[in-house]
Amino acid sequence: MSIQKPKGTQDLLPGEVEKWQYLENKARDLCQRFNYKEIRTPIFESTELFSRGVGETTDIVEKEMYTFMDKGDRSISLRPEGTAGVVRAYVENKLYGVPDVTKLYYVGPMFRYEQPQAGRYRQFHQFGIEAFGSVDPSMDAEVIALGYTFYKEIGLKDVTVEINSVGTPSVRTVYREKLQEFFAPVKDKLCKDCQSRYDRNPMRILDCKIDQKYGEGAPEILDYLDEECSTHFAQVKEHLSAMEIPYRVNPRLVRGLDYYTHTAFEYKAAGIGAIDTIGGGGRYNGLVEQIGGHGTDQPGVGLGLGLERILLVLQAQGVEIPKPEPLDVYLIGLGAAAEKEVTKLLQQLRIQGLKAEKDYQGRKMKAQMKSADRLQAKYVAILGDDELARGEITLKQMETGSQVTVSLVDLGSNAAKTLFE
RNA sequence: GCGGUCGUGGCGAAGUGGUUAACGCACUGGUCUGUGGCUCCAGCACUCGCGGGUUCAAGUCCCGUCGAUCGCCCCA
Repeated sequence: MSIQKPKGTQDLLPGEVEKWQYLENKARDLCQRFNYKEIRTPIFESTELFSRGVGETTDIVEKEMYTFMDKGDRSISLRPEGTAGVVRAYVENKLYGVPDVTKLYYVGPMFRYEQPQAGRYRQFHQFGIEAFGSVDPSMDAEVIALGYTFYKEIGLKDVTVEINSVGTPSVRTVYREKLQEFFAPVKDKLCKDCQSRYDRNPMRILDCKIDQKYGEGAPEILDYLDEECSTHFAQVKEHLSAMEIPYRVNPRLVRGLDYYTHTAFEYKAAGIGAIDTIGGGGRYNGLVEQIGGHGTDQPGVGLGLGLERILLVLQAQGVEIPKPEPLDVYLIGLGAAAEKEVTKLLQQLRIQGLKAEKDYQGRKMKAQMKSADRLQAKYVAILGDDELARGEITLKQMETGSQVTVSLVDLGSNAAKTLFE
């Protein structure tokens, strides 16, 4: 084996890539209906964007980024998630100056240096949206609804939506102390990961699989929300209900990125081994100002969905993805003169919008027929010297096996009519 | 970063230290001198991820390494 692809990456070959195109087309169509516009930002950004945006102490920034110095001594990182770059572009292009909300979407690769496993790659792909300029709870609900609708429309079954409110930074400070108080007596009994979480992020102890028993009866953040937070959360839920989006409140839901405020949510589905999260997001009211500085302050809410994970769950659920259209015509030319005529005809058919192919390996007729069969061609058009002399071509309908001869000129000038009538 | 399992032709998959590396699919050709999907026949790996070691002898044992996979952490 000579050179292999880097660990945790994939080659998407024909046969597989059609599934990706299908998902991407669905995403684009959906975004158009929800009035989200596409944005394409760089795959690499200043490292500082992510440390400032995603959060210095998150796992993503601490140990999962692909960071390197470029030739100009700038610290660069491959984007580990989509929001930071979109926020940067929003600020840099002064989109906060427009009167309406700004609704954006993106589809593209993200990079995290992690140990690969089922549904986890070092280069993976996300479809995400971001909505700036609204604190309205209906905005949160719309974002959640868009993700849910996407799953529905591609045929995913049994997707659950979990939501929570993580409040504001000041709410979290208070709650964090309460949690530490609660866990203090059993701190020594917690697993070693949780002992470090105790100081860094005690909320994470709550969803630890090992220490569940110590988490029983722990204070819940929803009980510590202030007036504004709980009102917002209640209204988000009302809007979700109005849209008939089923959801489950999970007061222990915590996300791995520091920028979330108020609403946080995840989509879950079984089928990828140990992993069940197929997408997530939330509101991030302080993030734009944090990245853009004074005068840029705008609220935001967004989501990111993992395409690899969606594909895995689709496969696990046996959901069929529509296959691309088969070949309309396979052209066979026998003899030098006929082959030249076939080249001409092929171009004419393709220009008319038909999906047409021929042999390029000088193979015998039988081999070409097999090839046409493999390509699932609807018709095979056979041109030999005798047909050529008469200005005709033999058309064989592969499914029925029936043949007719038609005029070369007719096929070349109006193929669709000649073939399908 | 840590642990389990695995790594044989384009794909799937036998091979439990010893002669020419099964088999299935796919592919190519013939059976059918201008016609596919069926049948039958023939062909198709100086070589078993890579490197080193043990042995008279290794795809088979040992070590290392790379990768895949599953899991821990965390997440998409």
